[in-house]
Amino acid sequence: MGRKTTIIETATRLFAQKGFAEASTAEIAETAGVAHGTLFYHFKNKQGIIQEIFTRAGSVYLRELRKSIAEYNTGMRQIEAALRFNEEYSRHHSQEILIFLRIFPDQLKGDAQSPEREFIDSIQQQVIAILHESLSAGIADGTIECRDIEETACVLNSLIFGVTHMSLMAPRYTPSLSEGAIAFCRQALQPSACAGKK
Amino acid sequence: MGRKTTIIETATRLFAQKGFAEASTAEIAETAGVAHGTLFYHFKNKQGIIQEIFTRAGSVYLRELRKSIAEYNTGMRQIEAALRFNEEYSRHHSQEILIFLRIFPDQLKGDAQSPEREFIDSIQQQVIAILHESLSAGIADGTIECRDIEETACVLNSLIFGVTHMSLMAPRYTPSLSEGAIAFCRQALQPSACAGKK
Amino acid sequence: MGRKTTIIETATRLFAQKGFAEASTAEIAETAGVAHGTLFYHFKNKQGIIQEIFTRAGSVYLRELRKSIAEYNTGMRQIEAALRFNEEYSRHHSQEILIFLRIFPDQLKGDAQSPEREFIDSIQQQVIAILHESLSAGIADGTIECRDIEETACVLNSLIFGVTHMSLMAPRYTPSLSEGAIAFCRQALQPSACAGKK
Amino acid sequence: MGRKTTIIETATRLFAQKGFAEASTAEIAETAGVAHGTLFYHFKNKQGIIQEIFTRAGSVYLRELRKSIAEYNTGMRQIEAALRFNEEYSRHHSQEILIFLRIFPDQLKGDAQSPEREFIDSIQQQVIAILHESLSAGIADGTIECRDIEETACVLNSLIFGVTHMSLMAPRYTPSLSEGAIAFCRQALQPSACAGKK
DNA sequence: GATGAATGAGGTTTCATTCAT
DNA sequence: CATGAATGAAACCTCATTCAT
Repeated sequence: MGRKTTIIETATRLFAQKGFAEASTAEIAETAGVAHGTLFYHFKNKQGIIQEIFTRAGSVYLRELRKSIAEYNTGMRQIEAALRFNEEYSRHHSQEILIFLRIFPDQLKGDAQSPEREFIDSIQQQVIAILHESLSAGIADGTIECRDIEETACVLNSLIFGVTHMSLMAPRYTPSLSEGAIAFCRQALQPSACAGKK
Repeated sequence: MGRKTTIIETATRLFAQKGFAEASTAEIAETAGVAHGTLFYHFKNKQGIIQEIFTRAGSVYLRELRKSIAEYNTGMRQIEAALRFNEEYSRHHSQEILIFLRIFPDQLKGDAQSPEREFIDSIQQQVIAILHESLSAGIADGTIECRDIEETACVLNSLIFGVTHMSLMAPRYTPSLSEGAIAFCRQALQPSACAGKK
Repeated sequence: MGRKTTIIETATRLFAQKGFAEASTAEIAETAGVAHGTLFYHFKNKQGIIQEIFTRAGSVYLRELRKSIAEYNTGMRQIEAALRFNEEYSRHHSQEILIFLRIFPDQLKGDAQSPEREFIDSIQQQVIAILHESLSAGIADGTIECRDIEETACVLNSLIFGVTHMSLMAPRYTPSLSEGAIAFCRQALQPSACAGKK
Repeated sequence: MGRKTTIIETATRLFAQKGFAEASTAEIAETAGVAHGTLFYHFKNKQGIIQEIFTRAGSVYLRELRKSIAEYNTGMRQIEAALRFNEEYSRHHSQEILIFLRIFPDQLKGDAQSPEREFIDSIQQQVIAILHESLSAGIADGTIECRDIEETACVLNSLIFGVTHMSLMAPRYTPSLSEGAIAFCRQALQPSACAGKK
């Protein structure tokens, strides 16, 4: 495994544990077992490390989310899959997710139109788009009913974000939310029962 | 207005805008119009400032949330009120909320049992307890139906957190979620329509 | 007891425990139970406190040393008394002595002709003078024999200083030295045994 | 000569002149001709500098003391050599000795079992052990007579400390004590004259 | 490709001292 | 007499970054 990859993995771990400002480049280098200067040979600066982590993690997440949803063929099942995938993913890739949850906010300084911000926004947009698609599919195949697709996609996205945040940041009092959240969403999205019974 | 209050207000603004690590004590002092040393006369250290902000903001938020809910008499309306209150509150107290969203994560270093962590956890617990109460009331008065009250309260708490986060941190592409979220929850919580129709 | 005395006693204790630079005026005030500003009402500045401690302690020490020696009527017994007094005194007034041992050195910045330095030197001179007097008396009364009175007085003074320092600063491995030192000195000072026997 | 050595030498000079607290890291760096930050690259912190000075100076002192004593073959001459060595050494290495005399006390905060304290104690112990050995040798070869070897070694150690302190800290009124101290000790330690004469 | 010594700007904090009350 | 809020200079230390090797 190349030095660059080692650095990225070490940095991911440290950033997730301690936060961006609190993990110094010297510590990253030492933990990764490379010289301090080596960091700056492979990356322009400290920002560059986190940017690469963001970029890699973001694209992996999106790819796997899409793959995971693609296995199901009704809209409702896809939405459920998205929620389940998210719990699974945040369990197995907790460090990448923690980085998003922890460092994310600090990257969004003021309202500046930074490239980081655009990248992050773009990921959110894609997640919302994926949910939108599944909702549309669900409406088409009769497994879902909802007022406004776009709005519902945003709400779902927020719910996913909130649930992930809670289970990673405050797991002590917050038991696994996934099944609860899935039940909640199924209830909210399923077509009116009476209509179906008639 | 005392110097201490001035410092707290200035620090709140700066922390919300730039984050904890990025707002220097020198800048806070200068912006507040006091000498640098004055900060450390009134607060033990930089942490002490954010702690006081947390404590004050947390208790105000909880008090107003309770008051806002108390105006309604069915469980469902209370839940709706909680969601609406949250949107309203995060619009008018965006700085305090931003501090919670931004600095929060960085306060939770590792799994250490820090007083900050306990304070933050305690707020979450109280919010969940409030929601729990309204859900119980709703089940009693027939306006709500749900699988597991505790679980649902946690899901609702996560949803509130997610929606608030999205609307403050990424407002550009995320239109006001409140009404969408309310509709979503109402759908998820309302008693099965058929039963009612029969 | 007046506030000024309280301050002096508290400062003595703290300076002895922690050193001059390490005991802050704020801590002295708090421990003494007075307001921070009160210190600077009674003393010109921090230096002023230690100066007053020095002055008081120095004159008390000299007075008691003289009194203690005066009880004996041969030179040798006076020297022994001086050594015994010193051990006794450093046990009962360890804080004042510690201040001399600890803060002393730091007061003697470079070779500047500071008033502190002159005061300290003057105490040393007086101790040496007292020893000188006893040695002379001892030679006159035949209990002491020595090469050079002035020189011997200086050696004795150094020995007293060294013994006191060791027993206060490194008591762990240095058992009570007084009796050993007295025997040592008696041996060094007593007239040649043969001469006496003849 | 490496930068680290330069820093140590500069710091030794400044600490000896002004004391530990009074010599600022900025001043040390400037005087040494290196950047302020360089200090903290080579040493953990300010304490770290003085610790290294202590360690180096302590081991040099002990080595040379041993070498200096080894040249003589009777116990009495070894003791004399120790006293002479000390005067010589404190004249040529006055800065290191001044550091011990000045900073020493401040390192011994309270009764804490700090590593500095242990190091300092260990040096004292070794000096006492060396004196002990010479006293034993002297008793064996008939050049020395004394009540209690251990006790006498401690007294001698205290005397050496006191004499060194006086001649370095208050040289103005205290002429070279070495010969006086040697005569004093010879007198105290030599075997009873009569026994010899008989 | 990789290193690590060196940097210096900037951060937090301490603290003796002042002064209006 | 006494206070304590306020000060600001100066301290120690951190750390991202550079650069000669």
